[in-house]
Amino acid sequence: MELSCRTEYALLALLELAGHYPQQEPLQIKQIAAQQQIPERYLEQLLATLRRGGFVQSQRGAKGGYLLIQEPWKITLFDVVNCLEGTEHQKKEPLVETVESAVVEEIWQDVCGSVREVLKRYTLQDLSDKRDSRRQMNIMYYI
Amino acid sequence: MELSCRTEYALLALLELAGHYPQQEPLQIKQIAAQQQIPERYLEQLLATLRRGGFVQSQRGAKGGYLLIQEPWKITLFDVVNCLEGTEHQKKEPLVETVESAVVEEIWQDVCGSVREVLKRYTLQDLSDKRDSRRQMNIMYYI
DNA sequence: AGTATACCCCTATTCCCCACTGGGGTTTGC
DNA sequence: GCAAACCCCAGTGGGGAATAGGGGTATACT
Repeated sequence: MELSCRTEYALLALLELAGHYPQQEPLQIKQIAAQQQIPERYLEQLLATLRRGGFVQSQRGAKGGYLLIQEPWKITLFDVVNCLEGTEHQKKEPLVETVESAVVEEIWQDVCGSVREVLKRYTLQDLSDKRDSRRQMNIMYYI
Repeated sequence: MELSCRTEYALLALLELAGHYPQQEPLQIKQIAAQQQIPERYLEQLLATLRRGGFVQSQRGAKGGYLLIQEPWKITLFDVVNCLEGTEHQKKEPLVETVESAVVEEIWQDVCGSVREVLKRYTLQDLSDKRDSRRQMNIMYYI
């Protein structure tokens, strides 16, 4: 498990979509990328992953784009991380396989469980709220 | 923060040393490496890090080797991880620096704090005990 | 004193994965 | 029909982790 750049990007994209929820018109990759400053072609792949994960729906062709199809307050951070960091492109066999390492493995599970707990506590909605308040704070700084 | 191969190796080496605690004679890299199946030259570097971290003491020259200089029940997993994954060879600036990403940053701190909590709960002694009981279980399986 | 042993330090080399790019296809609205 | 926009798959490159190597230094033992 890791919180890498892909997850960061995906969260930003989801936040952008959540800002328009519920949507009538789909949002395009190009717009999301520009708004959140994410490389376009890279974001394309991440959105494909999010689509397969059931978070967004795509609409092809002209005037197409992406729609958020889950309620922002029901999407936890854990869901997103799990979708992006799990399977599909993950081949790394992290640790050596010895009898002794099984001990560390057990504790590693404990750690992972704890992380999952924390991540499950935050929803996309929470993030969206925090972003807004943070922005106000930034404005206050500048005044 | 990550639990990578270096940490795994270091923990195995410390466990090996803890198995002989308190030591009269130092343990040599070659022996630890053979016992725990760790590349010798790599382990050498990790032990140097552990030495600088104050976990072990080295004795140079013939009949030299390493001595554990902290009590196994006082060394927490957090201490070890912190020693190996922190500073000294860590240049990665993980995430992009935008206003929005600060939000994720905050939650990331929350996650890290939680992980630290868990890691602080385990000492080298705990690991050593677990390993022993695990071995007994393995024997039971084979009978 | 000399020699073998074993740590010490610094520097390649190898390998792999993440972040990112590119090309060519297919679907859809106008 | 044509342009907009998603889709899929295959590549590139930069960096870091794991590892190997060379040459140095300290120490025990004879």
